[in-house]
Parts: sequence; structure tokens; C-alpha cells
Amino acid sequence: MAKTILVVDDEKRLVSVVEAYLEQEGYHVIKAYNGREALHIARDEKPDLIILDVMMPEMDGLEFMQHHRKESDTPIILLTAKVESDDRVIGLELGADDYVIKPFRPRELLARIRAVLRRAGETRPVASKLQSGDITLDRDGHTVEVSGEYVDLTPSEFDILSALMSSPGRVFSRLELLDRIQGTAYEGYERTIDVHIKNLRAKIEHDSRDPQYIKTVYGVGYRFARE
Amino acid sequence: MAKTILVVDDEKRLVSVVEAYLEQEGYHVIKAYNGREALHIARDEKPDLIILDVMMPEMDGLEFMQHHRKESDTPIILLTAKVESDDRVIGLELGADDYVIKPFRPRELLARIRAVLRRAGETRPVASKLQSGDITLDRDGHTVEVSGEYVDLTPSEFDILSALMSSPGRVFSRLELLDRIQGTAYEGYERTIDVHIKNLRAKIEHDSRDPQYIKTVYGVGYRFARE
DNA sequence: CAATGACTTCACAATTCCTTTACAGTTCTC
DNA sequence: GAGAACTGTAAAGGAATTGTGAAGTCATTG
Repeated sequence: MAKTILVVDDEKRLVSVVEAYLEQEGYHVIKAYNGREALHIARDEKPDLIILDVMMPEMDGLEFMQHHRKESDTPIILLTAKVESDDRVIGLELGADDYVIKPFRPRELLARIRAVLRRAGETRPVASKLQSGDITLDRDGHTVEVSGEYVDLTPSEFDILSALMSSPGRVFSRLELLDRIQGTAYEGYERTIDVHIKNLRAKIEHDSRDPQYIKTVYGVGYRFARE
Repeated sequence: MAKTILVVDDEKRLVSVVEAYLEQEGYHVIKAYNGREALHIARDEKPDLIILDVMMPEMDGLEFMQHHRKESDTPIILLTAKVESDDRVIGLELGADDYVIKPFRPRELLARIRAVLRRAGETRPVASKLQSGDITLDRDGHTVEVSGEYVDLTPSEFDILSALMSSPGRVFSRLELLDRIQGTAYEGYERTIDVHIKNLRAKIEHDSRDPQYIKTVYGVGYRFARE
């Protein structure tokens, strides 16, 4: 069964980006925008993991942990800004299992999540293979097979293809795809995606001038062909 | 059939780490978080070995042993903190088979487990040998053979190779590999893994500049060749 | 307590990847 | 069909990641 992850941060945009990414990875995501709210939700929903911003209004992350630790030992990953590196120590002493420094890339956070969940005894990851037509994408092995042949993709290419294949037929805007690979790191230039798509097509399409898998939706974005 | 090991400690995190490690080594692990709970579980499940923390709430390790010894002679390995060195003597007098001082590294504990189980007349756990291509790794003998020749690996190198070979084709992040060799991950520098990998490659690859076994997955981690 | 080996950290080199730019090609709108 | 808007693409500089030798630290052994 899918693991439930509670994401707590007052930056709604960040929460959305993380949510989209984790859901695409097969996790069930619930959200809260401050510590107080998070406490109630954690009680009711009993998530398998909590991702927690240190800096928040109402009740900050450290305060949340002090309360929460009294009633549960759910693993916690802290999000900290660079300058707050002291919080890191405090956080780990208060019982955080790991921390990630903002801004971070989704794949970075994912690596931490996997490690923490595995440490917490979960050897059962989510369904790790996506298949569509002649293409098989394996998230565990980070490999892509086209017509039985392994194709080497860069991290960004892999993330984009992974996003597209997670919902064949659905159109992803460039911004969404950018979020997948950059997170909230910085506002990037959307056209960067075009270049990744070009390179992706060169690797997985039989004829990149008449793509069968990655279709362009004029004025909107890209989508993976549904069969 | 796989040996069953009961791990008893009130530090859940520690139990999880030990569990993950032992399961990877082919043991079946059951858990308890205090002495009272452990007594019931030991009765029902009849583990082949018990790993027992001395300091615990409710019923501590020594108390547990007094009760347990009346009904069974399951081998017991004690976990003690440094300061409790007196407990060690008491524990051994009460019938512990060995003890390990906290904090310990997983392989340290593993060595004790093997020794105790061997002494108790048991044979090896399942799947003690991993083979792939020209490489054979023997977890029992702690040996590695490449093209029929024995190769000397350091403990860390052995653990990393063992992890990688346990799931060929799966990518392990540096964080995960750090977990394998350190037990606790958030402290420690991920790039340390790079150095171990370099040294490993020098020992097992025919051409370490074009590795056939240990592949780098850029931006993600390392994996044992999938073919 | 010296010596050996293992582990970690650091600094820099080597490699791979990402982004941006500029322009060409395509699709849409009127 | 012309112009505007959008997309495809090649190339180059810069950023990020990995490889590696060496020094320093720690633990173990003789």
C-alpha cells in the first residue's frame, strides 16, 4: 500500500511542487501549512513520514516536533534554510531523522525519503516500473528500455520522461516539468524544457521529427502519447 | 530456512537499522520494544537468537534474562552502553552468550551473531553467496572471488559490494550506502562513498576507468551492472 | 606505544550535464 | 498568405557531479 507523507510548510507553492512530485512517485500526500494544523492532521491521519519546514508562522517546526514526539515516533525530515544551519543540530537532537537544505531539488528530497523509510523498516517501495508501448521506465534502477535496449538518460531527461509517463495522455506545461527537475530552487527559463525534450526525443524516438511518444501540444506543453 | 532473530530495544530507530541490516543478510527479524513484550514474543515465536538492550523501561534486559532463562536457552547477545560495563559482567553471569557495546556498527553485531549461532551448532543463514558475472561474494566467509582469484576487501568495501550485489540493476544512493556501512546516516559525508567505490573498482574491475561491474549513475548513485 | 591498516576529508582534475542564446522552422490567427 | 506566436535545434559557456591522489584521523594490532 502506498506510504502517506505529510508535508508541512507555509510556502504553498513549495508544498504543491513537492506534492506533485511525490504523488507521481506513488506516495499519498497530505498537506498542512503550519505547525498547529500539522499536529491535528498528524494525529488523525498517522502519516508514515513527515516533511517539515523549520521556519513557519503560528508554530514552527521545532516546536511542532516537541509536541509531536510526545505522542508518536513518525520519522521526520526537516527543511531548513542555509542560514539556519544551527537549527539542523537542534532538529536532529529533537529527533529529526534527516534534513534537507532549501532550496532543494525534488530528487534530492526523494533520496532522503527513501533512505529514511528504508531505515524505518520499509523494504517495500512503490511500483517502480512504468511501461507504455515499447518503452519501459524503471525508477529503482533508474533505467529506460526502448525496444529491449537500454538507453542512457541524464537526470533531467529521466525526470521529465518519468513525469510524462506517469500520466500518459495528460498534458504537462513547461512550468510543471521545470518544477519536477528544479523544485523551488530558482525560477528558471521555461524553454529549457524544449531542449531536454529535443534530447529526449533523439534518444527514445525512432524518428525524432515525427515523434510517437512525446507529443507537442501547441501553446500548452507536452504529453506522452496514450495508446 | 532463515534464522529468526528477536531484537529488543526501546530505541525504535536502532531496532529499525538493525532489522534492515539483518534482513539484508538473510535473517528473519522480529522486534520488541521492552522486556515484557519480548518475553511474550520469545515464547510464541521461538527465535534462534535474541539481541537485547540492557537499559530499557518496563523491564530491563537483565530482568528479562532472569525470566527467560527459566524457560529457554536461546542464545542472547547483550547491547550495553559504555558506562554500563559492570552490566556486562552481570549479564555474562546471567547467561548472555556475548555482548556488544553501543554504539556499534552493523557488521560488528553481525560478526557476533554468526559466532554465537555457530557456537550454538547452527549452520549458515540462507543466500550466503552472491554471484554475478565473474564475481562471487560469500557473506559467510567474508570473501570475494574475481575470476577465480580471492581479493582482499576492507570491511566497508565488502559491505558496499554486498549491498550492490544484493540487487543488481538497482541504483543505491550514496546515502543508502552510507547507511549500510555506518548504521546511522545523517552524520557523515556522502562523498566518502566515492572513495570506497574508487578503491573497490581498483580491486575488482579489470579496467577501473571503464568499469564493468560497478556503474555510476550520474546524479543518483551507483549500481551493480544489470546484465 | 609504535606500527599498520582503514576510514574520512580535502583539493583539484576530469567528466558530464544544464542553461542560455540565436536563429530556423512550424503553427496559428486574421 | 503575412505576421505573430510558438517550437525545434545547434552550439557554447558555465554549473554540477564524479574521479582521484594525498594528507589527516581513528582504531586495531603486535
